[in-house]
Amino acid sequence: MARAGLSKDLVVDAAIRIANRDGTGAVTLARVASDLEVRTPSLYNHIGGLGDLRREIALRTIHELGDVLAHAAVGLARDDALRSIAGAYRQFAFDHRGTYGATLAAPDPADSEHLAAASKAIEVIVTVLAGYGISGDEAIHATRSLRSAMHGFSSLELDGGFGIDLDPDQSHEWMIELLLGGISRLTA
Amino acid sequence: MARAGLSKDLVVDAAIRIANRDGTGAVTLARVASDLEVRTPSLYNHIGGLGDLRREIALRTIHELGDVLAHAAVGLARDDALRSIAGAYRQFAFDHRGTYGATLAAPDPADSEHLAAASKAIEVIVTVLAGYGISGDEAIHATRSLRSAMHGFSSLELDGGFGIDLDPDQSHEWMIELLLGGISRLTA
DNA sequence: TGTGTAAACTACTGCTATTAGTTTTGCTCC
DNA sequence: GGAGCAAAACTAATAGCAGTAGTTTACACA
Repeated sequence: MARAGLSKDLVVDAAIRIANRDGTGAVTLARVASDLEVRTPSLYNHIGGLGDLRREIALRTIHELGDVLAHAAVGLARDDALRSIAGAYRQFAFDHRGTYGATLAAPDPADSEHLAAASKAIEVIVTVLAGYGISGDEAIHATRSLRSAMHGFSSLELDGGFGIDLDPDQSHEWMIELLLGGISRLTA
Repeated sequence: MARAGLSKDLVVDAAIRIANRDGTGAVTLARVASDLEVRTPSLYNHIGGLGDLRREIALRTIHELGDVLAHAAVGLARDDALRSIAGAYRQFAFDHRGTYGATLAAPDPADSEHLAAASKAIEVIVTVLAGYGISGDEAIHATRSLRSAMHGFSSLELDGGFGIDLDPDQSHEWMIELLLGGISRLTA
């Protein structure tokens, strides 16, 4: 039997590796177990099941996203900060195509850890908006708007939704400038 | 045996009904067959399998979305047209929560029917942008931007991604005005 | 009325997650 | 160093899924 020396972290590691290499759909307990050279039921010693594994993937990915966005905004303000954040967001989605989607699923309202990680990632944008003098409900509207655009772009890009062969980098820049223009107009 | 009188259309109808009532994940051949009071293998007389059924759902939904968007823009131009289109898009996603996601999956490049339906829906936005004097590559960038924002908003909203309890209607309006402000600035 | 086709069926395979119960491993404590 | 114990692996099984092969039946049409 030669104990495999698994742990929750190692199981989640394997799942994330599979997701980013072969796509979200490839993440099955059978596949994870096979990659770890273990029988499927053995995974249950470390995770609560497929649902639990997915939550764990989401949690890790959201944490990482929050860190990446915070990092991107360091030392920058207003338009520069938002450009950097948007670029980092898109890059993150690209680099984590298999797990990025997990950051979107609504957290269980009772799952405070999940909720906290999610709102920490959002907080970065809210903070930058404060630099424009945008706060309160307006900050929430603006954050939702920016997040929608950033997520929508990455989602469509990763799904191959931009049919025509025109450089998506340029389109992304265009979109960001469009949003920045809108912000500067609304705060004028 | 009492022939059930199925057809491809009836099978797809049932699948769409299930998707919009119980969610995309509830669409299994077993469930569709059960709803139609038939054994699962009988479905193969009318569809090529689960993949084919999904493609068929996507095709129907994209067609419908194209019609809805075109309808929304009738008799309107520029900002008014875009406001109406955005509202219609969001409403469509809301009303078709189970099948909306099917409109996003990249069509098989060899599937000309699918490609045609997708580009017809996009065309509506391109046409409105022409009213601003936006054309060529710029029109593509702008269309991608608007589509990203619209899709992103609906996607996050349907997934319950907007945690805080602040009226999403207002946020949506805010986002649209932000985009319109950006357009007016870029075309000034 | 007879015949052929299309549409239903049964029976089966192989995949998935999950549970129950069993064996083995390796650490801890005497 | 050996005894005991908990954790971690296992085997065996169930139930639900998609899909295939081969069979039967219903129905339209000659």
